[in-house]
Amino acid sequence: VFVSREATILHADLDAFFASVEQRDDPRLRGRPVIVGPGVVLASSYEAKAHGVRSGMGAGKARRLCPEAVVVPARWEAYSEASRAVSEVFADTAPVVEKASIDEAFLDVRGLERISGTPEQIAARLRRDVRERVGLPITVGVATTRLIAKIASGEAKPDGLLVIPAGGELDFLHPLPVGRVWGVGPSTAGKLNDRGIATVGDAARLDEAVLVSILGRAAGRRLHAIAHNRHHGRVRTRRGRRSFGSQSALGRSSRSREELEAVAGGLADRVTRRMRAAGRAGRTVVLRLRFSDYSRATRSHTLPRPTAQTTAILTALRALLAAAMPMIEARGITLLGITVTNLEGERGALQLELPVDGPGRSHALDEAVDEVRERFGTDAMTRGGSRHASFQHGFE
DNA sequence: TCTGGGGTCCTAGGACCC
DNA sequence: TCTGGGGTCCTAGGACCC
Repeated sequence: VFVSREATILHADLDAFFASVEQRDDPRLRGRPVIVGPGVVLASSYEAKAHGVRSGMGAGKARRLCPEAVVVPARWEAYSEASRAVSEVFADTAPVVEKASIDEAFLDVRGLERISGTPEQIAARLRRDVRERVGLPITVGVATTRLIAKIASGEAKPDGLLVIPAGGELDFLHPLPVGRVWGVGPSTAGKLNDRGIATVGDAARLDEAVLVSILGRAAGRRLHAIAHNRHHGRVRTRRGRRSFGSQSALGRSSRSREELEAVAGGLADRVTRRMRAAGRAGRTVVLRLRFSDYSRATRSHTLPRPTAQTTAILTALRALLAAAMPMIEARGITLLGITVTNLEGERGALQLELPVDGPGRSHALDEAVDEVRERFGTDAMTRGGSRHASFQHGFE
C-alpha cells in the first residue's frame, strides 16, 4: 500500500479507543467523561477531551480540568481483543491491510469498485460494520496517499468520514495548520510559527532550501514535498525493529547508588530476556536518564560484537551508570532506562552503479538516490557512503 | 504545574581513514 | 609535500508518535 492515482487508500482510526471500549462495556460510562489511567492519561473520551484532557497528561492535571470525570484503570486484554475484532472487519473489507498500531490501519481498496462499490461506499460500510460487529466508533479518511488519508481521518474525528478526491489534495491541505501534518510536532510547528508560517499553504510558498534552513535537511524536504503533494509514503517492507528498550520511573525521592544498580539489573534482565525470545542481539547499550528538572541525558557504549546476554549488557550498563553518577547526584534522577540498539542484521543494502568516478561522484550518488526515491516513492533511502546507499527497514 | 513505557528517525561533532 | 574532498563509526541530543 502506498500511492494510487485515485483516492483508494483508507485510514481507519478508532475514536478515543480505550475510552470507547470502557463505555461500550459499562453503560454507566456512556455520555460521561471517561479517563483511562491511572497515573497518566492513556486515553480520554470525547466528553473529557471537551474539557481539555489529553493523552499523556498527568492524572492530577486531568482531574483538575475535569473533576466529574470517571477514571478507570486500563484493561489491556479488552483492548487487544477489541483490536483483533476490528482487524477481522478490516480483513473482510480489503485484501491489503496494514495495521499501523493497536487502533488504526491503512487499507487499499483499489480494484474493488465492481465488487464492493466506490471507496467512499466501502468506507461508509466499514464504519457501519465496526459499529455493528464490535460496538465501537471509528473514523475513516480516504485519499490517494497514506499521509493525506491519515490527516483526513484526523480532521473528520470523531465518528466521521472524509474523502479527499484525487486532485483535491492541495485544497484540503493548504488551509490546515502545519501542526496537523503527521511528523510536525510542537517544536517544529513553533519554529515555523515564529517565522510567520502558520498553515501548510504558507509553507508551500517557500522554497525547499528555505524550509531546509529552518528545519534541517530531512524535515525541510519532507514538509516541502507534502505541501506540494509530492510526498509518497514510505516503502514498508516488513519493518524490522531497530531497538529494544525498557525504562522505569523512580519518583522524586533520591536514590542511592545501590538502589539504582538494582533497578539497572532489572532493566537489563527484562530487555535481554525479550531480545533472546526474539532471537536478536545488539551492540550498542544506551543508558537513559531523566532528572528532576525534566532535563534528559543519554550515555552509550558500543560493544565489539552483538550480544543478548544479560551479563554482558548489564556490565556495560553498570559502567555507564558509574560514569554518570556525578550528574545523577547533581540533578536528581527521576527515570532510568536502557535501550539496546545497533541490532544485528537490521538493514539491507542496494548497490548502485554510478556513471562517474572522482570528484563528481558524490553529486551523482545524490541524484541516483533522488531517482530511486522518486521511482519507489520512498524517503526511507539514505546515503551510506561514497559508493553505496541503503534502505531502512531491510529493503530487499 | 509537569509524565509512563515503548518505539523511530535525524543531526551534529569528534576521532580516524583514504 | 600539502591541502582538500570524501568517507566511516561512535556518541549525544532532540523531535515525534502511539
